[in-house]
Amino acid sequence: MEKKSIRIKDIAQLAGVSIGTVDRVLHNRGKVSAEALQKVLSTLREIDYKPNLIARTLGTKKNYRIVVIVPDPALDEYWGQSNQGIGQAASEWQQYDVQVEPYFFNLYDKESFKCTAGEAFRSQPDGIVIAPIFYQEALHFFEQCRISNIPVVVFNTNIPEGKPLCFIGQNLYESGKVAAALIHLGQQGAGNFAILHINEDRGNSIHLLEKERGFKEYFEANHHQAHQIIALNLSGSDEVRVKQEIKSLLADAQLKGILVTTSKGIAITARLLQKYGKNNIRLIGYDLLKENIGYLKSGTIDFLINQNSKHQTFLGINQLANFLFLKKLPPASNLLPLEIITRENLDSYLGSSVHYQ
Amino acid sequence: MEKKSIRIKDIAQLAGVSIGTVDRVLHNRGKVSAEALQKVLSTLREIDYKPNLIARTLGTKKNYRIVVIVPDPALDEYWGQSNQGIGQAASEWQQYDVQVEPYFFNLYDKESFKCTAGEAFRSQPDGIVIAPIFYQEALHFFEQCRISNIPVVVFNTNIPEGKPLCFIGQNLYESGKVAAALIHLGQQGAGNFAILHINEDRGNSIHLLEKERGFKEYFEANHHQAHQIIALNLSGSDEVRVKQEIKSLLADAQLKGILVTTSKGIAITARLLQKYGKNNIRLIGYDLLKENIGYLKSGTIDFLINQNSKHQTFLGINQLANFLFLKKLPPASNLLPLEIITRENLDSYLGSSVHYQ
DNA sequence: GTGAAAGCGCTAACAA
DNA sequence: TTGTTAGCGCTTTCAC
Repeated sequence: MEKKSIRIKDIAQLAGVSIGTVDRVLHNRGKVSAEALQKVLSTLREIDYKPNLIARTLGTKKNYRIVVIVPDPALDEYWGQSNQGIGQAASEWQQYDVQVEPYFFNLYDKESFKCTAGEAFRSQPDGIVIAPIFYQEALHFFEQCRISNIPVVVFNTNIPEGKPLCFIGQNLYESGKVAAALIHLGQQGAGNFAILHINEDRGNSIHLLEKERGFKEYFEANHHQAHQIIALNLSGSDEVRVKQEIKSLLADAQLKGILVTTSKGIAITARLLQKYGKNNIRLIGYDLLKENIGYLKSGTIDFLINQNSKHQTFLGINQLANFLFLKKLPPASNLLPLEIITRENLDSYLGSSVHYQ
Repeated sequence: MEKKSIRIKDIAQLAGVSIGTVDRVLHNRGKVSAEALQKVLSTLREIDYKPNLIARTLGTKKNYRIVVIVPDPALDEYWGQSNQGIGQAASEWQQYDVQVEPYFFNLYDKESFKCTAGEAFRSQPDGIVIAPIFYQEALHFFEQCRISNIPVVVFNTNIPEGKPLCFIGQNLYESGKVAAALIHLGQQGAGNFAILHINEDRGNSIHLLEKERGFKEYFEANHHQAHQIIALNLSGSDEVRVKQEIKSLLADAQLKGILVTTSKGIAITARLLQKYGKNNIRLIGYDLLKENIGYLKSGTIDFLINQNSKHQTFLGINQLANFLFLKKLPPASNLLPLEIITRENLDSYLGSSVHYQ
């Protein structure tokens, strides 16, 4: 009835060697004669051995420390959500003696990133999860980790050159395309569509330009109508200037929709849209920030694309912990779904903790 | 640095009893004197003991058998996807000696359901995961399980009266509302909107009527335009009749959008829409069936709402296995997000296996 | 290079 | 009613 699974002991018996020898070839720890190696290898080939992870874990005394390098959650709501993911992962893994320790840097400060990352590195963790906001600095950091042989999981922003163990995030180019499609849906005739980068900092812009590329690409591919695309980069501008720019943008009678690429920037846009009574302009943005949810509910924002930083973070830590703890190799890339949120399905996303399992 | 967690051994030492005694009070197996009980209980109160689940598992010889009662995957693509979830869960849990055994019934046959469920029940499983398609028959079945004290996890269709351990599925009412909102987006002026139930069987209709309620509710709440809602129940009709009905529906020049509530039914609608060149009628349906994906890509279908039966099934088995294996009580209800799929974000959903973790 | 043996924290059978 | 003990499958140490 029940097929008992094969143990190391069984393999040893079949191969006519001891348990220790089998273990040594299983982990190529060396110190095995060619003869013994052959015997074990050939029996291994005949059967389908799956190690009992539970037993393995219990047998290993080693405990792991994972370090998570992320922007300070106090400074930014998006990263606040990410921090919830850290907490969740931490409490889930602590019972297995895997401790998760966050290191926070200032989202707008390269130096802070460098400094925090350095500190985290010097603490000699068994693995690192990082949101590599600053490209150049991150590259250097990855190199360090490579040399020290510390596995790194990257999320939020991909840096393939860093050769991380695994990347977790969204396809930003497609995200721009989705936004364009939603903004364009049911809009007849010609019209203008704007894409706005509203950012307190200039650093992140590579990240945002991917969305822009997708956005433009959509309209180029659907050029059956004469559309004009307005791209406005307000990164690094102060609030007064941002307001001015948006105001003059809204003066355009042909404007039919706006995409704001930064999760934070859309609230100010929504506010101005309300102020000037422009409720025929479709507005799309990112992420379930409190203010954004408010404007989505009231109807000023039409769609939000959820980047789900909590899930991304949680998943990143999970992948790394599974790798360290259970030797489970994660996929090189985890592209998360582009979740479209409307007033109507909002609750289903807010409520389902399940989603983040 | 590292805080070692408390073991049963430690408790025994602190309480001045043996580990056997501690184990007995921990599992209230009785056979403990009042005095010893007090000693253990009081030390237990002082410290925060968390059992090592890994060790517990290894120490327990018990192996579990979970039975999954679902419609035959060969007869229906939606349930084919569900079956993938079963396979995934099965292969994930087999290493822990939790075996997952599917029992298939005919989706359109009450008797088959009854018979299969009975058979599954008589096999004396440790737990049951079930898609209770037929209400009355399911009620009786739940009663049986309650008496025999077998935990039941329900998915796809909720039957709260059955008092299952846990339900997994979507809020169908909200799903109807989401569909209505998407179908209505950017549509100016008055117009007619149809909701179609195309089903080979009449049995399922309660399920579908929830979607209808949400659909109508949306338009009632947004009555600033004179909309007419056409609800057509084609459950149990043959294909010829279905085609006729749809054809005459399409003759309506005011028709601006159609929602088909069954995942299978939308393909026939899409085909007719193409045939009659009605590409201004917005079409929305459910689930990532092969044909549906084709029509989504070609633009005949505008949106699909993903019910993700694979994920639902996988999650259901997981919840039950965790409950049996790790004594982890699942939430009473897991309402899954209402995933909106367009041509643009389709790949992100098809690709991400991660989503199903 | 090899095998025997102790130990991970818990369960469960068994003596006392 | 108690305490002791032999596993669970694997890792790791330590003689040989």
